[in-house]
Amino acid sequence: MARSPENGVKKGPWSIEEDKKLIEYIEKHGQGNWQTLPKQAGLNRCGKSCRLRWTNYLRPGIKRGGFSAEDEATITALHKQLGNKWSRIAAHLPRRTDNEIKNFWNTHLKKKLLRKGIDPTTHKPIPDFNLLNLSRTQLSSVSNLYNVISPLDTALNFQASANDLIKFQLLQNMMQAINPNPLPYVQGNTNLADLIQLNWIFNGANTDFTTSTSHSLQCSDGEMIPGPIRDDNVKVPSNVYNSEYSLPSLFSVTPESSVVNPLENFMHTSILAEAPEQSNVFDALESLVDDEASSSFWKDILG
DNA sequence: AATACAATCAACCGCAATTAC
DNA sequence: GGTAATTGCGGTTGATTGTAT
Repeated sequence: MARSPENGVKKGPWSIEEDKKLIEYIEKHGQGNWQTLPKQAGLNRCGKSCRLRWTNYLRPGIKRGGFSAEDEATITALHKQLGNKWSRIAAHLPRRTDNEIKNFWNTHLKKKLLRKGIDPTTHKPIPDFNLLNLSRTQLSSVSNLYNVISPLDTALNFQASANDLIKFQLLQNMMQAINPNPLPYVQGNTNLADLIQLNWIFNGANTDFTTSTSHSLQCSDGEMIPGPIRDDNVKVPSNVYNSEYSLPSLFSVTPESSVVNPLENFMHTSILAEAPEQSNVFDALESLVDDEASSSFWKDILG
């Protein structure tokens, strides 16, 4: 059971005197019980604060700062494998604390990966819509599509998530086309394997979409267009997986359904508009696959 | 020089897991 | 086995420092 720290105990940065008291006490008596330690050591601090101060800063042998390139590579590799399991990552780096690794990740490594175009959460390359050389119509549609989908609030996240969304939507629309039953939507950072292994249990629910802030996207002609903007009036279609982070559900295969599918709309208004000679969405998609400018996109989906 | 903004990181908080009784 | 106490973890905050205007 969580409890608030004892009343009247000091908070905030530790003074030299406090550090000295804590070090002297632990050197003499050992760590023992952190709850009783402050009183016995003559410190007006809660046990939790003492433990944190000792384990992260005062404990002998702690290595602070000066992360080498090798350290960075190790942390990045471990993060890719373990995610935000800072204590487990720290266990692989002798004398480093989980708190310092966490701070280093959040302030340095995360940004470094983003600059390299790598999603720090998935450790996968962030697809760039601008590299797809999409037309203004297509980008607007992607932008509008995303507008009703994700609460993520950075441009990079927008690009990564919207791209994932398109992949999933494309795959799900394809699967929907050969599946007589309505399919649920995939949530969050799900990879292709998860999608394929998904247990297709339909879960209908009503909710509102959480929307995003604005970003800019560059069209193939170089012009910048506004990215998704917050629109509290946008509502989710009726059959949507019940989660704040859920993606909109597929359009129903039943003809009586009136649910509007954003991707279908995107394909009809954008892809087909770009290739009016194509008779249907799948012809247009095939055309898109053949397009050299989109090859990496499809390799990413199919690979 | 003054101010605003951004980056950093020590420390806190809430919750979960573990341990003690 | 159940409950309370303790410890550990990860997310977040806010004070401090650095940089830009």
